Amino acid sequence: MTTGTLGHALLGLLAERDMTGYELTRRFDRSLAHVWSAQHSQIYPELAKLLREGLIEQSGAGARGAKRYAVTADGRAELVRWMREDEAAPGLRSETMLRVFFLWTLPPAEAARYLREEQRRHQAQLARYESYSDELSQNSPDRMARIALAAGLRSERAMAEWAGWAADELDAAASE
Amino acid sequence: MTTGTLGHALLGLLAERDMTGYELTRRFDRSLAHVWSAQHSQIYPELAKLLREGLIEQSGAGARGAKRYAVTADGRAELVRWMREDEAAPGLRSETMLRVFFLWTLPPAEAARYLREEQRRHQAQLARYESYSDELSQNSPDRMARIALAAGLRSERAMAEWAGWAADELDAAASE
DNA sequence: GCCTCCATGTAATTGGTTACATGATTCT
DNA sequence: AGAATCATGTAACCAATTACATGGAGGC
Repeated sequence: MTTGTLGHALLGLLAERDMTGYELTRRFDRSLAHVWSAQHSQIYPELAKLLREGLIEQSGAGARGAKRYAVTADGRAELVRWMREDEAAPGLRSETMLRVFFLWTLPPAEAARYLREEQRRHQAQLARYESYSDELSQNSPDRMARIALAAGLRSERAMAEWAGWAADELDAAASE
Repeated sequence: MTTGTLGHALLGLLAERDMTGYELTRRFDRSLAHVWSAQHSQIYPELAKLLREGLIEQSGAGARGAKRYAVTADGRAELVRWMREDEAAPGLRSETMLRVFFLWTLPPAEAARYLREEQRRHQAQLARYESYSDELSQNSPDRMARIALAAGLRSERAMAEWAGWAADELDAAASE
């Protein structure tokens, strides 16, 4: 199966429950946005491909021409195979951190402002995760959702703290 | 200038000092690998484009047909313009975290093993950063390099701790 | 009637990886 | 002589974004 990451993401989401392309698009946009993203223009052709390969099948049709898909046995097998393969993760790409490397090209005061803005962004994301965490802990439907969310919480907290510390460093250096 | 992120990364690196395409390729591979990556097959055409646009110029020629490039005044202006623009960062893409969302498809013991392996990877990366940090603190040539490195240290530490905690959670659940 | 959301698709373009191709220099 | 490293480039392909295009259903 020459299915890439997007294909496996779709199989994973459909393994939970049957969904239409539109519903899958919303899942990427909402709960999965900070981990993987995809637009409908990429999702629909990929669903067609998974269908051709027999990894999913159409399980029904809704109103307005909606097509509902389900994972087949082959699809589940492929998902688990992918989950088990361990290859070196391709290096992350972060335009934000790339800019940090080049912050020396800006005046120190402006670089500090950039980092404070960065801190604010991470704090905002942290707050969003925390409020979602509150909802989740009430009835705890899914252990794995809590675990994935915990990664986001720790990561955002660490980055917010870093950005605050880094801005302080630059301000201290500027006032020397 | 319709230059993308790679172009700006090249401008940023060349702003430090003149370099050949080959040297730039190594910088991406070594110091910049965890932030942005690029192969020589992408770098050489991009250099040709920056040259056409007048953002860089050839500053000399080395042995074996090597071409050394320098940023022009226009190039520096474009770099600073890019540094200052603040757009919403495009969501990160992490195949590793995507798999975490789907860990419920594996038996709990295997999911825990996956997380321990994840913990090991982050610890290894953390150790690499720490040893690099030791070298750097001796003569501290560049304040910004220390700051960027600090982000890596905090992030890897947070993710290693998370993975350990998550694996414990799953092991505890499995032995219930 | 108009706006919003639901719902699916294609086309054009950009960004990025892998593979192909060549040659000089240095080290062993 | 052979291997590793330096050095540059092109071609083919895959992945992803943006723009184009269409239509149904429900609320105001």
